[in-house]
Amino acid sequence: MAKASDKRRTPSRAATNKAQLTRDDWLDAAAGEVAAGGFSNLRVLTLAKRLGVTRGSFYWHFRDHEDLVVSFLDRWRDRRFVELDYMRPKGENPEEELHQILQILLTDAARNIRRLQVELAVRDFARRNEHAARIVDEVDRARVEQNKLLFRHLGVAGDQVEDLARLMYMATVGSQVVQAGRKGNEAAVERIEQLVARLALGQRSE
Amino acid sequence: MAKASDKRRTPSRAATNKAQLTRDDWLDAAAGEVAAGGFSNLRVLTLAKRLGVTRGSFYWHFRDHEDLVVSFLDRWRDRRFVELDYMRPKGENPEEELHQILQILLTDAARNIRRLQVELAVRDFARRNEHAARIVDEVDRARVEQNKLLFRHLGVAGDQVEDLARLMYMATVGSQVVQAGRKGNEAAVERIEQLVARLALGQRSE
DNA sequence: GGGATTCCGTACAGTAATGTATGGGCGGTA
DNA sequence: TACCGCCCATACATTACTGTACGGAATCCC
Repeated sequence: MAKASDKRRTPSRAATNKAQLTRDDWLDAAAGEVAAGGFSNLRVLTLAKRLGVTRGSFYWHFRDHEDLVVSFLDRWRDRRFVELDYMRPKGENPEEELHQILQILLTDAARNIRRLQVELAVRDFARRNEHAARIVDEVDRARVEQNKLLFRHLGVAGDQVEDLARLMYMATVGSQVVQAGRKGNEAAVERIEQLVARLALGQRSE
Repeated sequence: MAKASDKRRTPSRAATNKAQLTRDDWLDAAAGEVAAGGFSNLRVLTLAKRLGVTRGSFYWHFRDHEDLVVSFLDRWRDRRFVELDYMRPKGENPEEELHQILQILLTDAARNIRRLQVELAVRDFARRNEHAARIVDEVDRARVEQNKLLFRHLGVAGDQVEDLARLMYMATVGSQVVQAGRKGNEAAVERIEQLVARLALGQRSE
């Protein structure tokens, strides 16, 4: 039991013995709110309650609400790029790499609900925010380029690479959008993946 | 010039000689707000200003804010269904019908920005609203069924119809999501359309 | 032409969210 | 140990939005 004189400590944070909050802590909490209700649901008071502090802490770590949003978007973009770099196709086993990419983009999205929800929220926010729009555009382009590289490794005819990569990316994004929140269509997603794989492997130049 | 004694008329609506507002007028105005900023941007005062009235009018036509949202979603679903019924494939010229569907879903979406923005907003809202989720699900299923019917008319092998229809629908949705707000990729969309057409026509059973 | 109904304006209360000013505890540091 | 900077609490002012109560003008209906 704590001593009675403990009331000299900051009372509201008595339960959480976590030392001090960092900027990333706030951004992590923001991810939860964004995933749940989009950027319009990103309120300072809610984050503060979740973190067990008051808004005074927020306005020390961030200049204002917009600062939080911009930082969140920038961090999201950076993470998507290191994620792309991590699974950059090396061309040693292209069929397996295609399977892995489709697995991550489709099947895995069903389990990584949080990540999917955040991406959809960022995408939606990009329709009315210039900064978000530029970031989403960068990520989209990079992903399509990655797909093109993969298809080149697979031996797809040169004039088909661009179209095929875009088609596959659009299909994966569309699948994420449509599937978001639904349940029980993992089997359908699996079949879509196999169809895309057959389509890609059937479009080789040789 | 109007007589000076005209000030006895309701002054705020002096400019607009439009008689009286109907429920659909409010829903039309709501579509603009939803397209611009999503459902979180759907505020009563903004609609009233746009329509040149006060909020008193709104609370006569609608019970509350939720009533507006539900009515908006229901009307959206109804319109999507009559739209589907209008361009239901008859099977007389399936190739042309495929072209038309892809044209409407892809190319035409670039011009019908308003309709596209509303659909994306409804889709985003469906992630946190049960009613919207059910409506979007109904529309998605109906559209995939329509695609299946078209592919059957095209002579696609029976076990490929489901997968192909879903792939095409996901690709169109994904294209709308990615393309929303961008400009200058009509050419890319056109090539995607041709690729889907080739893919579909190449998967016939015969 | 008088009452009832329709449609909208006005005024009020209440809530929620942001931003700012200010102070205070706590740890590092000379 | 006394000071200073980091981190957070508190209090206040402001704005935006919702919902409701009430009244009033216009029109319909007999």
